[in-house]
Amino acid sequence: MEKSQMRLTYQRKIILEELKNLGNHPTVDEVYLAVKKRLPRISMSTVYRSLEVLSKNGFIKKLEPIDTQKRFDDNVGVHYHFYCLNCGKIKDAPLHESESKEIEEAIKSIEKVIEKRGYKVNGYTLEFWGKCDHCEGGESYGGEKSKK
Amino acid sequence: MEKSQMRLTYQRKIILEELKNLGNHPTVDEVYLAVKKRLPRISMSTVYRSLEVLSKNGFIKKLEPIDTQKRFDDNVGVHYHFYCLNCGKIKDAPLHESESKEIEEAIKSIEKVIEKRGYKVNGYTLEFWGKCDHCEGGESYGGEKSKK
DNA sequence: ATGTAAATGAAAACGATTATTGTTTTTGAA
DNA sequence: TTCAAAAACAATAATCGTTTTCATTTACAT
Repeated sequence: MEKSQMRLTYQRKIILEELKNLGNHPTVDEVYLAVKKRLPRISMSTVYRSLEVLSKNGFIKKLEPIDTQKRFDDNVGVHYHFYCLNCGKIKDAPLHESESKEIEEAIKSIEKVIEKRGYKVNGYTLEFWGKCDHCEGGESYGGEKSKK
Repeated sequence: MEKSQMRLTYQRKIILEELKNLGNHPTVDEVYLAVKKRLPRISMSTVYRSLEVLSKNGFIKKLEPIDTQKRFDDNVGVHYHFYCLNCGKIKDAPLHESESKEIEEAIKSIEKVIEKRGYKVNGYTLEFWGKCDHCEGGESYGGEKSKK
């Protein structure tokens, strides 16, 4: 959160412009291709670094999956997940079935609204993140996977 | 959804057992390491394939990020996202601010419950998926990115 | 027992991202 | 102004998780 000395270079201006032109949350690759038309010599790494820096400085917002790895669950019932930033584990959010159902109802009604506006909703993901009971309770125990 | 001719082979039985032993949504790698102790010659691809097949046949559940790529957004306000399985675009869910706020309230109160149970909640992700207005309205227009 | 489809293991290929290298700008103090 | 230090650049190689390929083995219905 320090006062930044980020330079809004020519490349970054173009990247910012093209990001806005593209709209709808483009991938890095999509931005790269758009920018490349105006700056044929730009490199992919510059685009990555610039988007990173621009988001760190509040110009844009980064959307990244909490966790990119595939995981598997032997629990087939409906439940929500909690991602612990400290130990990297994914636990089931500590909710009773009635509470989970409550959320589901609320979200289902929102889905109806979305469908009224021309979309077809097939499902949703809701996950929480923070520190799990184990890590929040005792002292941190050096989780192997926390990258952020 | 056809009647499956999946074979519950020796390897798959072990994989299933170890998945249950591990609990808490292990990554493929974690399963691999556990299984390897009992089947030293097993290969990573077998683990990947088996977990895939087991989930397709309802024995377990796969947790995979809707989209693994990083994306960037010039909209910094609070809003939810909609992932279109057809064209691969991520759009803003078509909700008014009041509606979004409504959800946020509901989820905030759930967060409180989770915190009451020893967790620290720093945030959450809620995203919807299905077909966007454009793809649901007209006929499909051969989206480049739909992989699932 | 035999034939066929499915599953396996090893290795290579893959796509997205990050790190490294050497070079070019830019900045701002002397 | 000029010049060293910092920042950004382009190109490339390296990494990570995952998928594919392919030759071999296994399961199982006939």
